[in-house]
Amino acid sequence: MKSSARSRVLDAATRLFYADGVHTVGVDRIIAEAGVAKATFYHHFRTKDDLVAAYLTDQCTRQQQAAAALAGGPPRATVLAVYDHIAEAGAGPGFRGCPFINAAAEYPDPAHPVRRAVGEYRRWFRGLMRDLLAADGHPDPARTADILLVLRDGLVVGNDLDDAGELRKLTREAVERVLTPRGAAA
Amino acid sequence: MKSSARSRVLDAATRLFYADGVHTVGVDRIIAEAGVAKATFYHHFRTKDDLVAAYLTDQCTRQQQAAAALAGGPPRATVLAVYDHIAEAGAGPGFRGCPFINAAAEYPDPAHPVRRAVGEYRRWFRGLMRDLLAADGHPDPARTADILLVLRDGLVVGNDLDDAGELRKLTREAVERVLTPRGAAA
DNA sequence: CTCAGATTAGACAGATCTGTCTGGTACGGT
DNA sequence: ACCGTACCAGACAGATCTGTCTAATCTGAG
Repeated sequence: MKSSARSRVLDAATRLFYADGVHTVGVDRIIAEAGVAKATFYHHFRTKDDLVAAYLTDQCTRQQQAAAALAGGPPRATVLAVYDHIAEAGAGPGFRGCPFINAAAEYPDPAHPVRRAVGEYRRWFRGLMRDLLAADGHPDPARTADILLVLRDGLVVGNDLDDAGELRKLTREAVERVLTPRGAAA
Repeated sequence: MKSSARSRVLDAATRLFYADGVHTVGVDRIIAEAGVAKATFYHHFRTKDDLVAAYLTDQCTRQQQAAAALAGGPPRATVLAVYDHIAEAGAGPGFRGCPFINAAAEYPDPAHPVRRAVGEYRRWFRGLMRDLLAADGHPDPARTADILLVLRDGLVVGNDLDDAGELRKLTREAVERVLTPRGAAA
C-alpha cells in the first residue's frame, strides 16, 4: 500500500463533496470520515482547495475509464451507450448531478485550479464526441459535438433536479434529435 | 418607500449570491453592501436561508416577467425568442450560469425551501414550453417541452463554463433539432 | 539496527460565520 | 403628544473553519 491514507482521504472527500457540496464540508469532517490525522491530511494536500482539484481530476479519469469501457463497438453505438449510461446513473440512488458543474457553481473564478479541472473534463468530453461522430461519418461533427455536450449538461442537471425516471424514457429520443441536423433526411 | 431596507438587502444578496455563490457570501458582507444594520436584516429575514429562498423566488418572477415581455407573437416565435434571449444573456458580462442550478448545487436536500423554489421555477418553465408547443400544434408538446428544459439547462451551463460566443452561434440550430421529432419531416 | 518519513491525537491561533442583544434614533399614524 | 415600527451601530456568544504545531509512535529501506 503506497499511501493508503491519501486515498482514504480522497475517497471520503469524494463522497462528501459530491453528496453535500464543497464549501459545506470541512476538513475536520473529511479526516474524521477517512480516519486520518489532520497533519496527515496536510501532508498530502497543501490546502483544501488542492484536495478539491484532486477530487475533480480523479473524477475526470474515472469518467474516461468508464467511457473507454463503453467503447469497442461502432462509433455511433458508443455515443448512444454513453448517453444510456448517463440516463442510468442519473436514475440511480445518491445521484446528485455533475460533480464538475456543482463544483464550478462554488468557484466563480475561471482561473482557479478547480475551474481549470472542470474545463479539462469538458474539453475531453467534447473531443470524444467529435471524434466518434467523425468516425461515424456525421456531416457536422464539431457542431454536433458541442450540442451533445449541451445535452449532456442538461441531462445530468435534470436527473438531479427533476424526475430522473421520466427523463430516462426520453433520453434516447433527445440524443437522436440532436444527432439529426436540420433539413437532413434520416 | 414601503421598505427600502428590505429591497436593498435583497438587491445586494442577489448580486453577491449570483456572482460568488451562496455559502461563500456571509450576512456581514450583505449588510455592508446593502448599507443596512444587522438587526434590520434579521428583522426582514428570519434566517439567511430565508433570504436565499427569497432571492430565488424573486429571480423566478423576474424570469417570468422577461418571458412575458418576449411573448405576443406566434407561439413558435416565442419559443425561439426565449432561446435567443438565453443565448444573448449568456454571452453578456457577469454571466455566471443559472441562479437556480447554482443554488441547488449548494443545497442537496430536495425538501429544503431553496430546492422547492428551484422546483417551482422549473415547473413553470416546462409548463410554458408545453403550452407554447401545444398552441403551435406540435405533435408531442409534453415530451418536447421536457427536452427543451434539458436544452435550456445545458445552454446556461455551457454559457458559463465554455465559450458563450461559440455557443450562441449554434443555439438556434440546437433548438430546431430538438423541436423536430425523429422520423418526422420538417 | 538505524534513521527518515509517514502517521497519530489533539491543542492552538486567527479568522469568520450566524444569530442575538443592547441601546438609541427617526418617523408616521392616530 | 404618543406609540409602535423601522432603522441604526456595534458588541457579543457560540460555533466552525482552515491551517500550524507539538510530541509521540509506527514502519520500511538501506
